[in-house]
Formats: sequence, C-alpha cells, structure tokens
Amino acid sequence: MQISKKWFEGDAVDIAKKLLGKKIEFKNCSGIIVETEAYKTDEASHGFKLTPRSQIMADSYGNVYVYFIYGNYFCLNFTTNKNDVGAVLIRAIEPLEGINTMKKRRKQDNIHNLCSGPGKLCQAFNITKQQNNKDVGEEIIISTHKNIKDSDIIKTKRIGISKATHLDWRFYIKNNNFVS
DNA sequence: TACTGGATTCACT
DNA sequence: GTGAATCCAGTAA
Repeated sequence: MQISKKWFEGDAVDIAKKLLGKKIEFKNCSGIIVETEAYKTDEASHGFKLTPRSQIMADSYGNVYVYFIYGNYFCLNFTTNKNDVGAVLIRAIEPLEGINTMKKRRKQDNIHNLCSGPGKLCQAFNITKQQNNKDVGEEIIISTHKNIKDSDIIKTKRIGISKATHLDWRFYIKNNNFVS
C-alpha cells in the first residue's frame, strides 16, 4: 500500500523509526529502507538555523528534500512534523529491483555496497537535486512492505557529528547486512 | 566577491 | 586509521 503525504505529519523521530522496512521506489529501481536518521531543531541539523535551502523542513511535511554535500554526493531526506521543523535522512537501503542498473551507476558489483550510505543510495537510484521539493509519491514512492518489530530496531547515536552525539535518533534493522 | 566548511566516500597505509 | 577529493550554500565584507 502506498504511503500518503499525511503519513509524514508526525514527529521526525517517530517517522524515522516507522520508515524502516518500507519499500522505496524511484523509476526502475526499488529497495527496502534499513537505516534512517531523524533531524529536528538541534545544532547539527539544517533545521537549527533555517535558510532558503532548509526552509522546506519547516514549511512542509511529506516532501522530498535533497541536498548536495562534499562536492560529490547527494543526501535524500523526507520532511516531517506538520507544525514544526523536521526531516528524516535515508541512510541505507537493501536493493530489490533494478540491481543491475545500480551496479552500473555505482561501478560496483558487491550488492552490499550499492546503497549502504546516504551518498551511495542517491548514486545508485540516480536521485539528484531535480527531485528536491517534490511530494512523496510524485516521483519517489514509499509503500508498506514488511512489518518491523520494535525489538528488531536498533537505536543508536548519530555518527560523525560531534555537536550532536548525545542524541539517539539513528535507527537501523537488526541483523541486516545492508546498513552503512 | 571571497572565504569556509560540510547529515560522505574512497584509496591508501 | 588517515587524508584527499570536490563544489555548493551560507556568511561576511
């Protein structure tokens, strides 16, 4: 069942958890979301200080938010929080369909290395700034796939951000080989 | 107009 | 484990 824009109106941390196990489709490629990260108005988030780029985190929910980083990579987010600032970063995906296409784009044969990182999955799915600000379901489709039990979700600190390591807003599926 | 740094990845040691 | 690549957005002037 396809997930609607309204599904994203809740809290970013909650949505990040609920996105695990969902199927994501874009053009001819699809996969299962296995790792996510929630962002709100904390210091490490684009939402801490709103700018034209990050304004979408405050103005919308259920929208795609793509930004460019380190001169090389894109990161895919979904905006959340109907009346507040929030977004969920998709960190890793288990590939389902279009695997050969992904392998070509990533110049990589190892299936575990196709989407095991925010920059990697955008490269594999060919997601760029062109998808920024689109509604969920317009180009990128999220649908229910399998139910993940609470006991199968690992909650950890966010990584690589010294300012925010006290936060426990990163989620991934236990015993999954496709996380970053 | 110029400068700074980043929600990353990869190659190399 | 460490460092380079790479360019855009944000900031300050």
